[in-house]
Parts: sequence; structure tokens; C-alpha cells
Amino acid sequence: MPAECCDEASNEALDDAAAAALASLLATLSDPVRLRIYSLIASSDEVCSCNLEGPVNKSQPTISHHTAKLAAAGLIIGERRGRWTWWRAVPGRANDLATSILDLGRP
Amino acid sequence: MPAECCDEASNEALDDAAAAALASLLATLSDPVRLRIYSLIASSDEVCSCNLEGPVNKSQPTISHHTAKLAAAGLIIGERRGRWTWWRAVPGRANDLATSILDLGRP
DNA sequence: ACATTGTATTGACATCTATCGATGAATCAT
DNA sequence: ATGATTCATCGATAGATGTCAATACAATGT
Repeated sequence: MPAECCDEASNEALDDAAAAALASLLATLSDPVRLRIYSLIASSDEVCSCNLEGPVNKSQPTISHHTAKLAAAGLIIGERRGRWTWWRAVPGRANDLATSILDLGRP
Repeated sequence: MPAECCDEASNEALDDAAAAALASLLATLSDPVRLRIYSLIASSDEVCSCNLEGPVNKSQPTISHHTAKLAAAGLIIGERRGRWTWWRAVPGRANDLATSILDLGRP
């Protein structure tokens, strides 16, 4: 610890647990494929998985892997109707994330 | 492409380039250490590097690596004054990110 | 029952990344 | 100049992760 420049222990804007939780949520959205999937789902009421493979252009296991991650993060929720799974965005989740990001800059 | 459930090509909410750019910015913030560093910087006017090692509790090369990534993403900017580098948050950047996230849900 | 279709899981592989020790470059004090 | 200090860079390593082929599971239809 140097001498002349350093203040006290700082105002601890974000503790370890909060940083880990927020980082985990951000990591879920930090993949281009997941972003596109979430964007497709969140901009519609409901999206069938069969409507994801086309635009996203990835294999079926890859899509399943990404939707599972988005669901585990609480960003989307899936409902199985018949053979297909229909996805919808969890309301308010993107809003909460946006305000969390804004709060990073508040003392 | 299945038959009964699938619509047309979807409303293309996010093209590949936009998804890659946003994902890259989110990836920059998807690390707990970087989140804490950015939080410390963004909640103050200016923060010296010597005020980061203490709260973050990582080695000096690790801190340097993270500040470099935050700076490359345009989230912080560093000014060298004498021996120390002083960091400040780029104004508006967190705001832009927050609105980008909110736009994901808009048709 | 059997075949078909949509989805999830497993295993393997390649790539990326966070971390740190060692070293180099730049700045200041004496 | 010499030494001390601050920061960046390099090399190495361990862990995480995106991707897909193969396979298993679930639901529907014949």
C-alpha cells in the first residue's frame, strides 16, 4: 500500500456477493448467440424453439444449451406444449439488470 | 425447419454485428473483479490505481489487465499524472448500455 | 407396439480467459 | 547516476465455455 495517494478503504460500492451475482447475469448475456435468442424471444410474446434455429443458425444442441442458460438465469421461461417448447421473456428482468448497471455509477 | 409451428423469418431484432458488439461490452462487465473495479471508479470522481489493489485484493498484473480491458471497452479512461494513473468513468457509457439492454425487449 | 419428431443430455474438443511470477519501461527522489 | 516505485507486458497454467456429433428422452401419430 503506497503512501501519498491512497485514501481510506473506499466506499465499497459493490460487495463480493453482489458483484458475483451481477457478473453471472451479465455473463449469461455476453454471448452473441444468446443475445440474439433473447432478443428474438423478448421482442415477441412467445417464440417456439423451431423459430430459433433458423435465424440463429446453430445446431439444435447448441440452441438447447443456450436456452437452458437463459432460463437458469431467470431471463426466459419455457413451457412445453405438445412437442414444442414455447419461450417467453420473464417480465422485468431486463429492467432490473438495466437499473443495476445504472446503479454502478451511483455513490 | 418444421412445418406446423414456424412463422416467417422473424423480425430480426438484432443483427450479427450489433449482437457481437453488445456481447463484447457485456463480456467486459461480466467479471466480478472488473465489476468491482468499475464500481469503485464510477462511484467516485477519480480513483488512483493504488486505491484499487486494496479493495479488490488481486495482484498488480491482474488489476492492470482488468483496467486495460475496461479502458478498451470505453468504460473508463486513464490519465497518468506523475507516477500514478488516475481512472475515471466515461460519462454516459453505462447509460447507453442500460438502454441497449432495455431495447432488447422492444419489437 | 412402432415409427416419427422435437428436445435434452453426454462426451469430446478447441478456444478463450483469469491469474500470477518475472521482467521491462517510465517516473521520481536523493 | 543510483535506487525506489508504479505500471505494463510476457510466458505459463488452470479453469471455464461454446460447439457439435451421438445418444437418450419425451410426446405424438399410425
